Amino acid sequence: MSSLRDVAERAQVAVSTVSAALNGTRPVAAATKRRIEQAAAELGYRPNLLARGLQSKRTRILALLFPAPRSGFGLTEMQFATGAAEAARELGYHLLLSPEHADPIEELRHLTGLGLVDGVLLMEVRLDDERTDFLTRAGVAFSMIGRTRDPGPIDYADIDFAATARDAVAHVAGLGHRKLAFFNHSTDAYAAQYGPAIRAGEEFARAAGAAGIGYVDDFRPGSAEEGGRAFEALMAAHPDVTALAVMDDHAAVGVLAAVAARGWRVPEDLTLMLVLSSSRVAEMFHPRLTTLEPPSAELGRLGARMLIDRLEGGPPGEGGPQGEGGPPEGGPPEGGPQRRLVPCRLVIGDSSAPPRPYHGGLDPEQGEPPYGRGSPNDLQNGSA
Amino acid sequence: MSSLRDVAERAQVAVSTVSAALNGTRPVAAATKRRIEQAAAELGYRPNLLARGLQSKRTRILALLFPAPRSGFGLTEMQFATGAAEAARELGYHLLLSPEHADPIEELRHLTGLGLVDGVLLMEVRLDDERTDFLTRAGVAFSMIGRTRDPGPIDYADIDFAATARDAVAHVAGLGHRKLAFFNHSTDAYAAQYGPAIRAGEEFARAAGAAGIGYVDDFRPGSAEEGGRAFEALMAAHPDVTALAVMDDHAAVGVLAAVAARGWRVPEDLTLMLVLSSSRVAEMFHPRLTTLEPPSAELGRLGARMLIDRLEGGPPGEGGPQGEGGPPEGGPPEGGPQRRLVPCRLVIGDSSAPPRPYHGGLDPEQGEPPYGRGSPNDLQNGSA
DNA sequence: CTGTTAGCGCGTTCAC
DNA sequence: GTGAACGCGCTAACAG
Repeated sequence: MSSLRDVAERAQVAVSTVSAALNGTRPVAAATKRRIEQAAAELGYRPNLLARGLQSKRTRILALLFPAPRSGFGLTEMQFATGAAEAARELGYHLLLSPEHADPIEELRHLTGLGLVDGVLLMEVRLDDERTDFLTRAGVAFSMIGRTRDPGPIDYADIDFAATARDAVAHVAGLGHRKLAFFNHSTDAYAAQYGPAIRAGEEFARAAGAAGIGYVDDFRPGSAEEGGRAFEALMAAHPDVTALAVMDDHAAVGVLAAVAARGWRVPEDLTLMLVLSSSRVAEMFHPRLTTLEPPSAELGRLGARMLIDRLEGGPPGEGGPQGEGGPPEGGPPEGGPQRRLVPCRLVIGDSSAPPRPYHGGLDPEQGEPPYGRGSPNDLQNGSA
Repeated sequence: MSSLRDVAERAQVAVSTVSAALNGTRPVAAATKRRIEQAAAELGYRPNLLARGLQSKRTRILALLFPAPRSGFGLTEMQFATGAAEAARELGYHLLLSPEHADPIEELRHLTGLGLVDGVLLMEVRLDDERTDFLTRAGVAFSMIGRTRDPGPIDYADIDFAATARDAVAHVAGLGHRKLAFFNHSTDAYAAQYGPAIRAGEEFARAAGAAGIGYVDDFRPGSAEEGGRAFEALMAAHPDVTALAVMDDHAAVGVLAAVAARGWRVPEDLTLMLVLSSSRVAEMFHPRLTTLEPPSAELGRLGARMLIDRLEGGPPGEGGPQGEGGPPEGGPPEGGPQRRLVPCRLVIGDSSAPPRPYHGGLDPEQGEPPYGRGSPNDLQNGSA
């Protein structure tokens, strides 16, 4: 690879002049500049990022901390990565994919100590996330995809759960449903700290309340089997529920099976929708399920962009508070943290329809329930 | 961040001694070494990767070229990335996620010119892939996940399609099926050059022939609708087919619907299996589909490992043949390219069963076909 | 406007 | 065994 010096020799100037000409660091005579640019082009010169980074203390490399794929891991997580990588590239940065495993903190200490990355992008952020403490303490720039319970001054991009829940409720209410059930993720060790599960649960309840429709969220099936059982239990306890929103893909499989088992059909007897599942997943179902598709790639892009903004905005203090332990005082540079909330996209499938007219004492074995009267008129799409 | 010099001062030695002690480059007195190590630990010293890279010409950073998510993109591709990243980490390397977009070659030229990466990992390799030419010509070390038509001296890790097809055929033949159909990916611009589609197609035909069972592969549905139509066409032309292997997830959805539409059931009336789909996807179906799950993470790991092996093996000639155009003469360092083929894992779901005893003139509307006689005896698992 | 010099943090010659 | 000096490729300070 040709270096700056090669270009300098070829253009008959000093190295520093080449550097200046190429970076616009200081004025260079037009003629000289032209010669330099031509020489650089002829040699196919590319600045060496390492040398530049060593000097400038800025590598233009970001690290995305990538958790070990747990169950329920899918397209969404991948799209964080691709979105972030693309945004980074567009802004002249690179994205390092750093797998997390046993000890995230040790991992982080190692990674940030290498001087290789300018900032870190966190995903799968838990409500209480030790990684954020470490990073702020270490004075490392970072942003989050998702957010902790109290993000404080940290930049983040997350799903707008309130808007998402409103859209979902508006959708089913617009179809005429009067009572909605919500199956959240299973309450295992992880989900207990998993932001989306918590926030979606809260916001669905709130949205249903605001819309004045009935609401049930007593079930948390984490598998197909549990999904089926939960649906049966739901019908037993709340036979007037006609619409169901499900967080867990596999649970939805069980629901569909249970619906079929009692001779019912979707959407005639039940409006079923996925929450936070990509439309690619929703299409795997039969019928194609309505879903609230998370804006994963967009969140990845935003996360990267926010981080870069911060990096460019003001070089973070060298080192930052080490072990002092005090919470960072005085807001972040240039007017407060960036907080971006983006709603899911409602993708209407073939599993949404008006509720059947009557349900009360109908014998399930009677088979074919009557078709709804109203034609499935234009479906409302909330705050898109 | 503390540097080598800080450690040197603290340990009362020269920088070069510290370097030597930490890297084992040359003998250092035990006592001195101990002092140095302690000083380093106390300061939390981490070698600066950029400085080291600048000096040693080796960054220990690999780039994974990540194609723009096309349709049909999923878990598999993500697992290449996570697998590669993990393997890299274990071996002391880092993985850069480099999104590809319009002009892959220009992208590559840029990336490799920066001096940031030691080698490149290619995925989604096409039968004729211009990227390989560029890389060999540019003298950049690389390996492939997947492979070109003629890989030549290039290291690669790919699916063992022959073994995979044998396993699939053995599975259905073991159940008693006598005629198998295979639905390949749709023949669009991409798939036409898409290795897995081609190779799977070839090997299934070969395996069926070797096993002496009937075989049909005239259909290439790329969507649910096409899948349904293809299934109907298949049944019309080959009513004696009792087992079906499908490459495209969405097509399988259509098949399932078509099966249900004619009052048939899986697996009683049709054994259905997915080919090259993760079990997570197979579980989304009802019934849970049997699948040949691609060893994606493993391929990612292997790809990274091979690349690193090559990097460590022998430092590639500086620059390599530039524009000379001649094919590289004399095999690669240390005995031939590495070629790793790993078979898919057969994950048996609820869609596999013996064929129904008779099929010929049976009226589909007759409903419930008789159950197969033989119990689904132990399923064969070919060359696992 | 341009050239010279210094130094980023490290590994690697060399003398000692 | 150890230390001092040089250079990787680049940017930044100063001189001219």
